[in-house]
Amino acid sequence: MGRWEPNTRQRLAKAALELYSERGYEQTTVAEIARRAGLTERTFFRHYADKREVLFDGSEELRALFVTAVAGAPGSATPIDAMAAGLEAAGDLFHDRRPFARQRYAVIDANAELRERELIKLASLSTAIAETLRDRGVEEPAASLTAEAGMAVFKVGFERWIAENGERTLSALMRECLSELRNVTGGA
Amino acid sequence: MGRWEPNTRQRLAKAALELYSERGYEQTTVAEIARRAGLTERTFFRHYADKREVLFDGSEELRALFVTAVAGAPGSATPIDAMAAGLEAAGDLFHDRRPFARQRYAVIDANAELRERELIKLASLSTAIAETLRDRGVEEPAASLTAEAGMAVFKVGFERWIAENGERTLSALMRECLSELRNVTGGA
DNA sequence: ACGTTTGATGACAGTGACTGACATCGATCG
DNA sequence: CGATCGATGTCAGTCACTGTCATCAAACGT
Repeated sequence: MGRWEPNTRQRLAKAALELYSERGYEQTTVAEIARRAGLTERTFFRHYADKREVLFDGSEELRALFVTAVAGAPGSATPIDAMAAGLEAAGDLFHDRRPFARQRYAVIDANAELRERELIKLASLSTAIAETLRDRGVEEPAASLTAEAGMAVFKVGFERWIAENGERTLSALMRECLSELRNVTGGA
Repeated sequence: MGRWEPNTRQRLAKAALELYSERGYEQTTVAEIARRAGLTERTFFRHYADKREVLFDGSEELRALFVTAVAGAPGSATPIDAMAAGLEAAGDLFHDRRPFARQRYAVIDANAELRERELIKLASLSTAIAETLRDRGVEEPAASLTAEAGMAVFKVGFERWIAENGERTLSALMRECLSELRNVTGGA
């Protein structure tokens, strides 16, 4: 046994999500989060750069998964097919985390600062994917455009997945969105 | 003549852009911006909600222009063609503001908080355009996907316009990006 | 076994963004 | 000419976030 309770980060993240859900993001102070986790405010900031970041612990995992899937697509796959492989992987990741995803989405959706943070995480993901596509030989601006278009599919698909009641899987919804994107762009 | 110097907002915006350029966003305090504009910190916050917002005075103008162009596209235009009309209008808006756009972009690009704010402004623009497309009879998720894809074209085109040395117009670059997007999505 | 080092945490003071409440005062209205 | 208004100033206060030093259990080395 250590001198302190283990899983400090998770305890902070759990306390934060609870408090943000119960009383709202703005009405929660970092000191309260720390106190619920049995820690001090200073320790919170040793684990998370700021009050928003505590909701985005999974970003790195998602990025790694996405990038691996895109990089691992067959060499013969088109850019958009590689992107689709990434979307499938992301869909699988969230498959059994829907309740958590919904609660987290509700908190983020209710606050502009948190939406900003969410957007920059997706933009960072897009940048990483564009780089991976370039590694696959895709030229600019095709790489960035493919990544950004894929993020659009992810965003719209994710919101629909959260909004409905489990009728369709996230992967299925993203496939539909990708198909619809092909329709509206009415490509080559 | 009023009791105070006129154009308070513009003076604050000018002072802020100057100081953010000279010393960086983080190294500038709101009190310094206010002082350079001949005002107090409290007055700054009466005109701008926060330290970031002072760089985004033009967002509303861009949104109005964009939405008007999309709404005004011929009824026979496809969603993506209506979107293209909005991109053209935006391209025209920036045409004679390139030096200002570059300076502002450099400031925003150098700071994560400012990039976050930029992203939420573009997301808000996307939402407004999606609504306009729905008013034109476009169903979901096609409306949101078209708007998001259009934003991707705007983003990538804009960055290239800032990066190069005036060889091509913003409108021309966005047309190229839109064409490239059609290629990569390899649509219907 | 025992002194040393390490690493996570606590304690505390400080900065700066942002807010609420109240005072000021030239311009405008009746 | 007095009442009102609107933009600003003044000031106190909260809270996010940071730097610095103290603490102390555990792991390590001898």
